Amino acid sequence: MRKIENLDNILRQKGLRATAQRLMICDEINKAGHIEIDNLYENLKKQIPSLSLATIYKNMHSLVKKEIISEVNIKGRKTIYEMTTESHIHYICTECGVIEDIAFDTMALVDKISELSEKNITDCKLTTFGLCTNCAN
Amino acid sequence: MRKIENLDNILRQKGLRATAQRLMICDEINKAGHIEIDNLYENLKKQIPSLSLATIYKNMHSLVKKEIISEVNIKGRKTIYEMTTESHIHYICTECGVIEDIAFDTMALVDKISELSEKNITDCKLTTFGLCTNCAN
DNA sequence: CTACATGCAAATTTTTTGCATTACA
DNA sequence: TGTAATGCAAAAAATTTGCATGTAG
Repeated sequence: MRKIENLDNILRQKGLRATAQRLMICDEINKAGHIEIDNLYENLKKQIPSLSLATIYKNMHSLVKKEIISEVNIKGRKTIYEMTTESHIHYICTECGVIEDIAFDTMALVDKISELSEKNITDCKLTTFGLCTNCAN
Repeated sequence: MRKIENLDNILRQKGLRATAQRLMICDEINKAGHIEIDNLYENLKKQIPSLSLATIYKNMHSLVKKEIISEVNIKGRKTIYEMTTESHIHYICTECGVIEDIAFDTMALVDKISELSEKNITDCKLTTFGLCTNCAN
């Protein structure tokens, strides 16, 4: 939820134009933390009534390709988007479905599994599941 | 790719009927290791020309619910299905996209992350990425 | 027999595409 | 001004649903 510093410049440096729609999309993803396409569209439509769903889809592609945002895929759920940030893993509540980030450097894990499996492993995605504090009550 | 022992019985024990279609679907997923809906349909259509895509979808739901098969979700790819087996993680080649299993017990990892994050974590999904042996050449 | 499963067709939902128009750089 | 981005509408993909018929148990 923190402010995105110089998003205009980041976009331009990566070769994308800083359009109002694109800025708002990034801002909304940043505010939401984790969001799916239809919620994103719904939320932004209020602020930019002319906004097209096609524009959102096109932006998701370009922003993912430039690694400004990232896709999160969870079993049985629609694709979720988040701002690309430093190494973290996801925590999903098995009851309410809320998604939280856990700061975790996966590189040691990558090395360990690379060694024991004798495969070339350079990256990994880790998603954890459990009952969140709210739902535990 | 190993033979499924007593699939008929397993299905019935879980309250599903052992129809020809359902048995073939399981057999095909088992043979393939990892497969997506449309390949599954294509392959089985040769053997059961009357087979309907709707039947596949309906079976995927019932078989997943009974935990006989599992969904695998990978960024930017269609949902993949596999037989439910003991703890393992996935390895995806970043070049050719092939999916391999790595035997790995995630429970120690679950405990470790649960402790350091102070969250209740009971399960996790781990997917690893790298350049497979074939593509490295 | 009877409840569950299948197959078909139609309906939804999700995502992509082409093209004219707009607007950033 | 040139090129990328937007918005719209239409198309394509992916998934779900209702219902008549078939079949496992």
